[in-house]
Amino acid sequence: MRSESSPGSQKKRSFIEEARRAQIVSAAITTIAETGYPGASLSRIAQRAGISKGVISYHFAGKDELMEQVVERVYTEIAEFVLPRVAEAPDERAALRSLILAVADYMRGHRERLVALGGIFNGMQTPEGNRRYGFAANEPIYRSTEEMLRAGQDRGLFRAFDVRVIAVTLQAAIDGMFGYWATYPDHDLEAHAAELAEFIDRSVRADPSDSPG
Amino acid sequence: MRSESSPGSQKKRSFIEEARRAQIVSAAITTIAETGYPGASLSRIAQRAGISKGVISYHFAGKDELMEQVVERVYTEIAEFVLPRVAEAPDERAALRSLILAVADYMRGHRERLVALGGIFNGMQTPEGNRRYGFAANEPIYRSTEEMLRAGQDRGLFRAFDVRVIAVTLQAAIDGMFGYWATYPDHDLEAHAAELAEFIDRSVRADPSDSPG
Amino acid sequence: MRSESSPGSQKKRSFIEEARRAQIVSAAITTIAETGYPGASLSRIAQRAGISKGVISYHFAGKDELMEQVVERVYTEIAEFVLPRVAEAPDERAALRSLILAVADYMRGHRERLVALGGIFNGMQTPEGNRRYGFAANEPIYRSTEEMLRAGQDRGLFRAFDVRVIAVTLQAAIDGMFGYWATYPDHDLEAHAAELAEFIDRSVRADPSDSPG
Amino acid sequence: MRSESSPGSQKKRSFIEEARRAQIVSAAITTIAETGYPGASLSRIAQRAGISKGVISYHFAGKDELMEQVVERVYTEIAEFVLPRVAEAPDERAALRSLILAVADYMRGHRERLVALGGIFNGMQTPEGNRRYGFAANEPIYRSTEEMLRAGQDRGLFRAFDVRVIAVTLQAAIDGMFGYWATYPDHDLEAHAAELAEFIDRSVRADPSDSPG
DNA sequence: GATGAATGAGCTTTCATTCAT
DNA sequence: CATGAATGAAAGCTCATTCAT
Repeated sequence: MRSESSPGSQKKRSFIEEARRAQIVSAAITTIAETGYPGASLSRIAQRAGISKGVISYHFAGKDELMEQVVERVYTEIAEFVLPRVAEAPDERAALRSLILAVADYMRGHRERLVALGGIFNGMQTPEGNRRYGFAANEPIYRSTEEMLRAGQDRGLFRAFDVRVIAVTLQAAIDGMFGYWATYPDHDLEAHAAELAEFIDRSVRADPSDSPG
Repeated sequence: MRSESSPGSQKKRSFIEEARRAQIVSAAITTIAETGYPGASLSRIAQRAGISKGVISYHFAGKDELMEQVVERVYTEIAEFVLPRVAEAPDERAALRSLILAVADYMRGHRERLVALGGIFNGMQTPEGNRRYGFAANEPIYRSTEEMLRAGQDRGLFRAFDVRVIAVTLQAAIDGMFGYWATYPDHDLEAHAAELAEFIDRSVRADPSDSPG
Repeated sequence: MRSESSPGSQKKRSFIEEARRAQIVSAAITTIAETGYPGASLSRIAQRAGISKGVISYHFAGKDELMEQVVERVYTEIAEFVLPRVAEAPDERAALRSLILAVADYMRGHRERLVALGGIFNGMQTPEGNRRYGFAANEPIYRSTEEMLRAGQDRGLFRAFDVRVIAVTLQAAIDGMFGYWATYPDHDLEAHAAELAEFIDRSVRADPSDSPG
Repeated sequence: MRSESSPGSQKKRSFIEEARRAQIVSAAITTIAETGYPGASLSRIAQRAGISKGVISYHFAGKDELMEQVVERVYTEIAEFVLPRVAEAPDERAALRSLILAVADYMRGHRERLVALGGIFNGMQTPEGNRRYGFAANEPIYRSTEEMLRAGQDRGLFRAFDVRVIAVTLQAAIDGMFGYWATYPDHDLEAHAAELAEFIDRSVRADPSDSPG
């Protein structure tokens, strides 16, 4: 009924309705983090939220829309956390470092919702069986990283390389860092991030001889 | 009846049985690659194999054993393809390059089964809701990579770094390369691999000034 | 969702829910009585109740809980029918007679549910293959019978004997009476009960010479 | 193929075939005793016998015929054990005692096959859902008991009573004795039998005043 | 005679969704 | 707005039976 969502034109929602949606999204995050995506039935999510199953169906067009809201919420949060820190960096090399460290910083404080995000990415499927969020969903991130990389290249800070390949690699390395830490909570995430930042810096920076001059 | 098999002591199987098992494993791979892990029900796998559902239950203890067989088969294949090439390399730097290029090479010829492998890794769960194959399952790979990295460090080819972090990063980068290519089949996998190899080499090699002497 | 119910703390159920549960329990009784326990699949029970299979799963945690509810309901009913009559008896000898006659009386009016009860007792198994309701389930009945027997012995109405053996025998004789009548509905249950009462009385009563005095 | 058994006219079987049948019947007994009738699938029976499932189908028309063979074998055995002892008794009162004691004696040495017998009686169903072996299957036993009881009445040893009721009760009491002991193996079966014999004797014997004379 | 392989029906259970109240 | 109730499809698995070898 609700949320047939001609995209973009989201009918304005009452305050109370937004609150309910937020509550349900939170419950979904916790549930997915605990039981995995396949285990996160509407039943269990409703149970955790302390509401009835029907409420979810009332506020969301279906399970899929709920999951999309989870993704949107977490993505927005990450961006709000990370982007300002990156923006403060004096140049692209520093920005790259900041990006990695900031993301790791975010991870430490929000493990649960990132676990949930990963669960959705891995588990959610289109009716035809393809992943709903696959690598294609990273496109905006790739684009934004590429922009930064190209800017660094233009300023002579980075060597020549295929920006898409590096963007993909960077994102994979960050995801890997998170996944490893999520599996081994005692792993030193901060040290990992520092090591990774150094690793990335070395791999993209311009050769000394290339120094502008 | 079948497969109560105290692990390790797998009763020798007749030729015809092995053939059936192989056929079913193949059908499972195709089905998972096409419909994703959650969509790969025994029904659909049997349908693709042109047999009845019961046959699978007859030859495998359950869905889980079937999936484990898929994993084992693909892993074995990868190892048989990649390891010899790596072994030929004259030193660790070359070995690292070879590893990346060989894996990419394997990917090109076996996309489907790698997609299936990824599907199982992401989708398969333990009864408690944890991933059956999570990052922990990469441990043997990490170990083997670390060994190579340490050897290179000892010989002065690589700089000092945390071998575990780099092993995790390398594996993530390779997985990312595959995932991206699996999503965009027209992506130039060979070029990607070459770029990645250069990327990795730069990030781990010893600084020129560190040269032994 | 339903019935995770820490036992004893059964969340109060709405009137409508209790009605449904009762309806399903009734359908289960009829189905078991007709087709036997093994034949009483959820499918058939649902069909008889005129509802869908899922409804049963919705209202009961599983087939086992449903069966346990059937047992509980019939047991309660029997107790409510029989105990008051026994309580009216002037002494233990009379009580023993009353017990037998009252049970037979109950049987005549509730053959179906007793057949169902028997079906569950015989057919229901624990996961390990033991009977869910075996002779051990008769323990409360044995206890209560023993109490009566001992009281009669203390008052000199009954001779000396092993109360447990007689309790077991009495219960078996009653079950046998029911089973025979269930098989041959034209069998004169009332006469059988009278005969059995006489039989039991003779076997337990004190010898004339033992008479107190 | 085999055993379409125009009843009575059992085609003569080779020695080797009889041996196989006996072996399978034994395996069936053990399996039923261990796992209960519902758990005794042909698969498990074959496994215990160390043969393939097909063998059973080859030698028996189906699961039902196998079970019938089990029943027949055990019944025959019991009769061969009990009847001679009863025949030795000087009169009907003694015979009744002997019957109970002899049966208990048999039980002690053959618990497993009696458990299996009970499992079949309880679990086996006709296609329509009725018990294959119900109380009706006791008919020959009832008849034979009645005969003895009537003879005793004629000779003035027993009082007047409905012989069918007593026969049913006696059989039920014996079955109950077995069932209780099967559940509680430490129960003193011999004492139980003695107590039961006394119990029965008291309930059927003629009153002292009725003594012939 | 005996076997392993295969079948297909049936089982219980889970789940996203719909709907009357 | 919210709920509990109900649905029906699909899942994994077990089993008695059949059949070619």
